[in-house]
Amino acid sequence: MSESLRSGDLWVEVLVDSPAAEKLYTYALPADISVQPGDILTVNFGAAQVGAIAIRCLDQPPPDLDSVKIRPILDRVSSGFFPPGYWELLQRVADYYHTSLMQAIRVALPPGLLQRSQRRIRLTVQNLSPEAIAELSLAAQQLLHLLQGNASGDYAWKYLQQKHKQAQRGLRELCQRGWVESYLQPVTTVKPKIQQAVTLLTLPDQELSPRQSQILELLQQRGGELWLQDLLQAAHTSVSTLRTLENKGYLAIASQQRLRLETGVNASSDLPQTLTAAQQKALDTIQSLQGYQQVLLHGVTGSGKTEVYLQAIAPILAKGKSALVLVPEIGLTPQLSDRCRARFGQNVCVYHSALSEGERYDTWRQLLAGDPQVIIGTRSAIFAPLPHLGLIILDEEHDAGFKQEHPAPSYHARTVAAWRAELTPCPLILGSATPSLESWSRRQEPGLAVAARKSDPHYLHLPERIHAQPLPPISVIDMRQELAAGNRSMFSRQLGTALEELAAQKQQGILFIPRRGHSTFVSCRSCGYVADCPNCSVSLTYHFTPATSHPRLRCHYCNYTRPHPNQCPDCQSPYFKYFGSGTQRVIEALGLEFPQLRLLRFDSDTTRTKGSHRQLLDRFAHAEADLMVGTQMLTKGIDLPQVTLVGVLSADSLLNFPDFRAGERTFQTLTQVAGRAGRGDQPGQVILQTYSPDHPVIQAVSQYEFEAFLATELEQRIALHYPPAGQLIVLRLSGLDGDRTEATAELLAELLRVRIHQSETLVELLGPAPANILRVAQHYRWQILLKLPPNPKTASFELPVAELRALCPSSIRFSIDVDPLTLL
DNA sequence: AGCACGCCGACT
DNA sequence: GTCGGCGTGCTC
Repeated sequence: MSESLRSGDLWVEVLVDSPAAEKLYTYALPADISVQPGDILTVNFGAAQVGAIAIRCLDQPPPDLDSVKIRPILDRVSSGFFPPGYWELLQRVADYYHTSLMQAIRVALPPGLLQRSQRRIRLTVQNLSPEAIAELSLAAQQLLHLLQGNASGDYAWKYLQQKHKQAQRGLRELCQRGWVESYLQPVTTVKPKIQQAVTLLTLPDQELSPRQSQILELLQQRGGELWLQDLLQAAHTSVSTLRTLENKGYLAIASQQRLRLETGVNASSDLPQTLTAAQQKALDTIQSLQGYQQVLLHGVTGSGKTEVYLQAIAPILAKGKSALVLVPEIGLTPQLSDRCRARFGQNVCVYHSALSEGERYDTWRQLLAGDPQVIIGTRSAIFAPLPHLGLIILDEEHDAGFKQEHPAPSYHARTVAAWRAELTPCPLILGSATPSLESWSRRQEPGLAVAARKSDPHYLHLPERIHAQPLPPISVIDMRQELAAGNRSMFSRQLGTALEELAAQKQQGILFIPRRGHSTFVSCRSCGYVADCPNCSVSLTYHFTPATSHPRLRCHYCNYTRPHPNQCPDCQSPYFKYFGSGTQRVIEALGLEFPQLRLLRFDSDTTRTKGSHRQLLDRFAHAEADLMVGTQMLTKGIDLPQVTLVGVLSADSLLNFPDFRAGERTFQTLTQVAGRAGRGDQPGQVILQTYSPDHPVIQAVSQYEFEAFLATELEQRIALHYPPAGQLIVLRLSGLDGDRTEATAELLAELLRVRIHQSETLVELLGPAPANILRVAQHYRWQILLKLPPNPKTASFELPVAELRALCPSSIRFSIDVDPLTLL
């Protein structure tokens, strides 16, 4: 036996990116690759190539493993970019939310970093006779037709599967005839984008023609370096002209890496504003923080929280550190990223799921560089691998968008942010006009600071708007009285008057509808039949788009659609119509009653495409419309100074939502939307329509009684052991077979009852119960609710996750939601 | 996720 | 008797 030619480890234990494989696998290390823990690798796993993460290096293979099974590592994708504490953060996420480390890694890393090989299908024959095709099954014919529609006859298998339910059957048939073949395309890593760049070397002189001098001068004006394609366009010249200049030694043309970063519009520069006394006090407190501390910045709408954030970030950047700003939905806050860029220049990155794979990859690389920068992102940005993190800000911390639903881990960015700030360590600012009950109840009262726990947030209040603007008065309109007075319109007389004045006085308004689509449901007024989805137990929604000319019904859960029948399918009555008032219906009614108003629709249907939020907001800002009509999206962080009127049509559907947080949500939503009014020079007003004007939530909103409202809400939560007084965990099961899903749920519940009994804790088990909407996309859903009251004993209760999973057959999906935001 | 293996029903 | 359906288990 010859001695090994190199010292060190020859085997690596890795975590493989495969759904079922959660244990470590051992791979051999080829001589030309070196690996350290944390590196991202590519390995063969079964038939496929998949991504893997090196966990541990070994100097000898595990004795219980047959050495012939060991395969070599194929490639090292990237090395050494996890900041200290990063693995501990991911491990905490995995532990707290009861998922595997691999699943935590999957949500943290950008998709594409852990690449997997792709199964593709390729057509291998041409000119098939129609007779031969006719012999095939329908499934095979459809598949063949799809493949023939593409010039190369080559598709990803996943794409074909989603295109045709029967693709599997068709594929087998075509493979047997040898007409198609299926192959594995190896891992293709995202590559840096390379482009030609032109650099100015020498200034023009007498030797050159006027045209050549002109080009060099242009290049000099633009900073001496430009991308080739940009220069060609700007100078209206050709590559050959530039080559001549290159040969004469005036400029250089070379390939350079171009980072695909979302840069946005180049805003004019923005200078720090003078702070109000309350803002200054808040900023002073934030700047006095050392290490890990939390701050709850409670600033009413229009109180200038953003300015406090920006001035808190500035010294962090000056110290050479980075700041992370999390927002609930990136599309809703173009103003924030514009303002950050205007204040801090180019070192502002935007990171969210709507970026393309290339953009994400490049943004990720930019983060790793470690230069001081500001990262604005949605919840997953809390995992951005910043080496020198100095501050984390969660804006609109009450927003439900910070909670991930799917896939597991179902984490809350606020919870993870607290861990990240603790591990880094650095301060964490939670900002909101309507703080969550969770954060508000943990706040340190100034007088109690000594007794408080270190992790509890300092409470900083900005009770007034900047420039001494008043909060807009809120008028509550009783819609029952409107009806009694003979007003059958969906607009009260007071709202009608306000809308008429709006156009007359050239002001702008917002009309908020707490719903989506044309209406809630379609029903027959003769027999009561309700059109609902054949897949999900949920009523269909009426949609009318001029493009399709005929109205359609749509399921908002599984997207099933059908044409709207003219008569009731059950009793043939012609009185088969929609109820309620969705955005479209309101727009129609507005058009009839207030034809002079120019309208803009702002909801999930009109803001679906990339950049459409910004476009709509820009059009509104340029006074292309008088009234913006829309849903939930209108409530979030948009700052439109010219808005004087905010109208809310029926607050009731929010109030009556079946959830223990409905009151808190309604308060937050209504307060936020009211806050859109009167942010400029002109005073605002809010008109709130409801059928239950005496409801405590409506009363609290109309009087801006935040503290009193939350205190009452907290009492109720304590009485019922709902968060923040106690913890909730929901176990969710779903499967195609309803009986089997129910039986499995019973089985899990039984195991849990035994374990709870054995643990002698006060954990309460509710259910199993069918989910409120039992069937979604043909899957039956059941859930088990665990309530852990605030008691030292319940904290010791451990969920027997492995046993629960073992009881679940593979045909039933099982997920655990720790701290669920909704119990639907 | 794929893919192999293995056990039941419908057909030559 | 075989073919082919898909339910269960493994991948260093």
